[in-house]
Amino acid sequence: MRFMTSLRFIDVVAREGSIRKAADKLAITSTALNRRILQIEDEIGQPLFERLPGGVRLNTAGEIFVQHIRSQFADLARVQSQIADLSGIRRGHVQIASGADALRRFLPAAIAAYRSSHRAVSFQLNRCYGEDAEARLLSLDADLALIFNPIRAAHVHVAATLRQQIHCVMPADHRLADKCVIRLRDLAGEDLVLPSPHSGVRQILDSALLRRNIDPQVILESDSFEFMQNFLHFESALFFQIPIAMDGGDGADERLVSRPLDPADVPAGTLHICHLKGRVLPVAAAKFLDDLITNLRSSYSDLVDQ
Amino acid sequence: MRFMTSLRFIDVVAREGSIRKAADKLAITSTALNRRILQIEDEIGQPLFERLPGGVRLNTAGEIFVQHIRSQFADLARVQSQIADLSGIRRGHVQIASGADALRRFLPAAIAAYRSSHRAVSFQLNRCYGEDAEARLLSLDADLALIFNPIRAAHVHVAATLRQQIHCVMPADHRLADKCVIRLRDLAGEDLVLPSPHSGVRQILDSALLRRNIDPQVILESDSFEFMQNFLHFESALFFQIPIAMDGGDGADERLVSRPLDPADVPAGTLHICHLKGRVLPVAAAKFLDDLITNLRSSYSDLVDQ
DNA sequence: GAAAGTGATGCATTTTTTGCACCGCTTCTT
DNA sequence: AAGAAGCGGTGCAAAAAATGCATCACTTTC
Repeated sequence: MRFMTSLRFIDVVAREGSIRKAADKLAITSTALNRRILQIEDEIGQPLFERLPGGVRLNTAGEIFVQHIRSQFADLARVQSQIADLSGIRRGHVQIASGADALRRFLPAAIAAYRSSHRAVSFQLNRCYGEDAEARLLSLDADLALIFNPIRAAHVHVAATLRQQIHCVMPADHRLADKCVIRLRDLAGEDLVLPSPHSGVRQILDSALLRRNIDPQVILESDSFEFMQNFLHFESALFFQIPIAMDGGDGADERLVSRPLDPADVPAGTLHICHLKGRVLPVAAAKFLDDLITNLRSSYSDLVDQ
Repeated sequence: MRFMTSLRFIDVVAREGSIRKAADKLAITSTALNRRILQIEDEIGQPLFERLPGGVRLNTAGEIFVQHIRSQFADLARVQSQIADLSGIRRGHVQIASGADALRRFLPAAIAAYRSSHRAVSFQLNRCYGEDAEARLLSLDADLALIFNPIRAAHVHVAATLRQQIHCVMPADHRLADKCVIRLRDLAGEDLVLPSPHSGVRQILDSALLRRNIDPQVILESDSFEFMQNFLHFESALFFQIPIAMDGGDGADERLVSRPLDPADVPAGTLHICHLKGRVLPVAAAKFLDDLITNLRSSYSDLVDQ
């Protein structure tokens, strides 16, 4: 899209924080890029960047303008997919920002299912925590976000929510494996493997442990489910995850078992499926979201649309 | 805005229906314009125009794309006014589509009042009927629309409504001038001057007359209040208008008097103040709308926000 | 105080855009 | 039926714009 080049350039400069670095990335000279920016600033009538000794930074006007640019790009993508849709090809690209939970089992299956009937739709998945997800939605680097628990954002529209009780995963021969429900006091003295402090699961656990005044023996902290799961093959410990992250299928790890924490001790958290408020999603993303919600509603009765 | 030229060109071609005519209007050669269009169609990957023997016409893809272009332009204008706003200058441009009613007294006063504190804001007023107003909002040629009664549009958001009883205007020496309220049957036998069939006032009157089976003696039909008012200086007759169109000030025409129609005979209509649904209005337009509603609320208790 | 980084600028070069002349086509007029 | 007038599309040379190189002025870092 030639008519978007100048705008794209500005976006890159804003992201890189330096004209020269952006020029490298765009494979042009810094002078050419510099002049394009000066020209646009001239047309706008006001500078968009502050010139700092170490590079450039958006000023307030620039912030507004770059946000406009990004929304234009996203809208153009939507228009293109809509136009492509006319010619019968269900083409498109869906960008998803998700926590590690949903990224593990749920999204691979959901995306594969969707792609089975929409072969020309491609996906991009970025794993991130709540704050990043919101930023990605806002900068239009993501169409959809799936985030467990922490959701506080004026700019985000929650399309659906799914209540999820935190489960405790342990080796099948663990002394707690006999219990159907794990009480919080059972965890006292146990070796715990906790997820990253940014994660929703961790935040819920922390506040519950604090409230009950239980001092956990945290032997490990990780943001990788795969690591935690494999670690338990070597050392007996407990880690935590929500149902959506669990493997219910054939290849399930039979050496590990999963038991829910008692809801009386630890409240259920909520998985939020959301997108940027007020944004018209590209057809592919809108359709995928639609399918996602439909499937979830048939699988989980406690799914809440919003 | 150099980076918008190609898009602006496409918009003009779409409006003109001919590349050559558009080229004339844009003061460039038809060949240059033609090639720009071919280039964009190439980048989109699909033609946007049908080539007809007498010119060009948007195809479906083109319709989608042009709508995108227009929303980009409107959004750019909003961004610009927002940026200008940062530097303290309350600058901007507000485009209003209005029926003749509100255009007569109400809007001139409202706009003058607004401009007294915002000198750098300019206005554009286009008089039109309900259908056109909606089209103007949709094509982003208007930010706001003030329309009496007929409002049926999925794409329109109604920001405020104002109930208005239709009044009957007549020479001060007319035989009906003594009555405080005019009944519909009083109109039988009278010479009536009616507004254009497109207008809301006319539609309400027509259905009321039809219901009561009164056959009006329509001696004149006009879409100009000024004409109708002046006509009454020469020939005794009746015409109709709503309060918002009336002159309550100093220069009021004392040779004419205005009496409400009985609400039992003719229901009150509604003036709708609206804008395109889902659109972020430019600051100037948003502020003006805000002031408008605030002022109306203090003047009319029966104003209904929505 | 030298070195390495930044954005800005003058000038020659390359790329893109434009205008002219013209083609093939359809419609309307004579 | 023949010609005129309108339309969009194309080859080619001229004009205009964008680019790259060398360089400046400046700040931070070592």
